[in-house]
Amino acid sequence: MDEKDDFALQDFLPYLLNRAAEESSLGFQKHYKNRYGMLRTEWRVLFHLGNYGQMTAKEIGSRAKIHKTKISRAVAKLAEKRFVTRTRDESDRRAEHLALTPAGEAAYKDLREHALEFDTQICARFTSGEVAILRYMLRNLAGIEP
Amino acid sequence: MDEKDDFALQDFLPYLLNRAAEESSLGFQKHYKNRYGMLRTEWRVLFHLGNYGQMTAKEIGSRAKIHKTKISRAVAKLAEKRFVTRTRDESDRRAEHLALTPAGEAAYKDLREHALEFDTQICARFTSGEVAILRYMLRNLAGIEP
DNA sequence: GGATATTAGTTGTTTTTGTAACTAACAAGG
DNA sequence: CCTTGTTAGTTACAAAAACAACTAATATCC
Repeated sequence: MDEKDDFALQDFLPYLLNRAAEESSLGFQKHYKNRYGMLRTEWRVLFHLGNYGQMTAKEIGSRAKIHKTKISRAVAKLAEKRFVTRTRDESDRRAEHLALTPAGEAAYKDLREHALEFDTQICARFTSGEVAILRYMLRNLAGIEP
Repeated sequence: MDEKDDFALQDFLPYLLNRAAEESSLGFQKHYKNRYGMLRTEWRVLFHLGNYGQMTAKEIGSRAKIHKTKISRAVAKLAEKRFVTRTRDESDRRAEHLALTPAGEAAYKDLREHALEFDTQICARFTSGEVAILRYMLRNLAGIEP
């Protein structure tokens, strides 16, 4: 329709990244959505607590770059589901330490299993060298240290 | 906190992909948002029309994997801004062919320029071989043919 | 040709997100 | 102490997305 320049939409990285992210999310979503009625932010919070152990909402936010209002709501839902407990920090009574309950731990482990399987399935399409490069590049793009 | 298995959240591909996608989107967003008051779906539609030429809403939807209601609303906004025209297909009066107006074309070219620059900037952090692998893998993950 | 099913696109309603303003606790400086 | 500023987290309201139900045109098949 015009002088095509050297621009091709299907090579534009933000576009490609979003398409790939949406596609892969869709695949994994059904695990936490159907089985536990969770939202994306909820499983992220759950995974952070399961993976790194007890921490505060603020900490999760800065690690995962999620806005505090989203975390607040996710934590409320997870607490409602009895997946996390909140305990006030006695030396700074604004903060509260979040931790998984046994039920939360169980859900985490179950989902982690599926995540691992899902990840393995994705990687199977590529060589291990390619996957290593992909992870390295995505971490860089996401602003996560090595 | 527990037997860590061999699972690391920060290596989980759907997570990494989403973080990277969000980060890169944020960077490009300001161009179409601040300068043209567009939403993500709007620039995607604009880009499709600019890049591939006239087509129907249905076609954009299947190419970009965007739901028809999102497209419908994006097209309405773009038409409001006088960036696209809609012309009924005479042989199938349900469908309409969307095309850029000169103003739409101008906006597209302007944004394409910024997109290209933004993309180049991202790629500069990596070797060209790495970038080629990344694009290839993302296309695959996004379900876009080679 | 006429009932039935499909398809292109729109509209309405409910969820989810984004943004801003808020409360409560702490921190500093005077 | 007691103003002023900052921080952790929540709440309220506006914008956007998801999902379902709709209209109108066309296809199908008896």
